[in-house]
Amino acid sequence: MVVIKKLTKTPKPSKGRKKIEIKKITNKSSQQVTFSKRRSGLFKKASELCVLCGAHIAIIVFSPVHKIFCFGHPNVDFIVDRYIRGTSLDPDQDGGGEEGAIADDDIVPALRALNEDYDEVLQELAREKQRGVELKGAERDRRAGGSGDGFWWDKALDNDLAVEELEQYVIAVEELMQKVAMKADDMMMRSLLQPYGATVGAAVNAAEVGDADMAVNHLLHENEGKFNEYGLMGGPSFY
Amino acid sequence: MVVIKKLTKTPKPSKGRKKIEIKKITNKSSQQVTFSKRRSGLFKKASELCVLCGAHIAIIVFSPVHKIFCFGHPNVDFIVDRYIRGTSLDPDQDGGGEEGAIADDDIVPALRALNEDYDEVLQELAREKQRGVELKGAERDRRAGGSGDGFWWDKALDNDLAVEELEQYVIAVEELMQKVAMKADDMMMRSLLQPYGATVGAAVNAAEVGDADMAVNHLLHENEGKFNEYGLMGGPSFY
DNA sequence: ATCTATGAATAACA
DNA sequence: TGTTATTCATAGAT
Repeated sequence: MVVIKKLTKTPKPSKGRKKIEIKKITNKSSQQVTFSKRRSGLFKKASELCVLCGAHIAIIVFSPVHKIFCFGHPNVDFIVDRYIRGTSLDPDQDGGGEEGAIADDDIVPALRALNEDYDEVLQELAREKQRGVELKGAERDRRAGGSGDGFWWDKALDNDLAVEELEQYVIAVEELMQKVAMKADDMMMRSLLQPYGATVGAAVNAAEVGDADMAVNHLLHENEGKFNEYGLMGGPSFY
Repeated sequence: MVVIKKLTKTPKPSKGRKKIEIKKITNKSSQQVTFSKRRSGLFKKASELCVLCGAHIAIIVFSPVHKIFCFGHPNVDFIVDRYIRGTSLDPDQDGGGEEGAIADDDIVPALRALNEDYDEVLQELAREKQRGVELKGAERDRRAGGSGDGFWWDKALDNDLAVEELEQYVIAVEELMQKVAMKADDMMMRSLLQPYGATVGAAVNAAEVGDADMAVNHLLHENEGKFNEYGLMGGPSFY
């Protein structure tokens, strides 16, 4: 008995990927799909680059419908500020001392330390998670307590911290970063504007305050799986 | 005759890629290599996302040794400015009219038109190039000429423009964008700073002027092959 | 920098 | 969204 099967229709050209030309996708809906997938891919790649090489990256994406998506490690705004400062012509930044030195000028090295620390914790955490340790929904009892000698976030991390502790640590650090960023930002803005005439008296550090809820996304979303364990990203927000 | 070959050494485990763990690479030199390769990959992905979906993307990367690398379509600074404006709390941007309206306020829609036009030309050009048309080193005779009625960059492109013409068109558009950006930037900065107190009198648009040479990279480098046909990117510059 | 085998990302379907 | 067949990116070696 000879059975002829599937004479009808396509012989089975296959499912699976096909090569596509890199040109604007006209079909709106498939464009949307592609955008989502590729944006995810892009952010994941960025995240990996951050972890592997200790790079600092900010990505700002405006979707075809003008929604904004961001990725940043350690934080979009730091990178952007650095970019802006770097972009300025002035070669000696931070070089020339200002007369009326701002009191808490030592916040900068502190920030640097924090950032490096933060990096390590995040990596540690990612590794732990990957090792299959299951984390239940983290209820945040944050703010363990500030001990007396030395900043608590400066102490070396015990290698065998429980993952839950790590997670809380990260949350705490994030909060701290928020606060520090708020302060640091004023200084950054100040230094950005300084070389070019008008020295604005006060209240210039506005752009930062608004994205508090964007910042919270960091490492907290349980959906989206893959790469939210690293980098700071926000979904569509304004516009 | 039985020939036994390659009993020695590894049976040949292979060349080719191996799975790696996503953790900080300690070996500095291989970290550098990985950084280069992956940064390229990242920018290429971004570029494709721009073309496929008409997205606007800015990427700022600080290498482990603090060199800066940028990608931007249509231009890092536009995206960053938009991000900063969007990040601000103020929901109605551009909504409330300012009293002393700046004279050339219509530069904004013009800019938008330019951008869209620019997008298309770039895509067209990329497509042409991919089709195997060889372009010799472009000597730029730029500045074809400004005709009388309607802006020249507003006219629809003839479908059969020669590739060389396209290339020149792109160069011209880039120059124009530079100029327009210079003007627009002042306004952007102004609107950025406006809602938060001190209205700086003048000379605030500094950060932009400096990266003129970074902007020139766009589509002009013949080396680097892949993706410099799209997006605005610069190598390490300052720091 | 160049070359491959392999690991990953993803276009087309469901 | 989730699945699968493919193309694409890239780790390791040259």
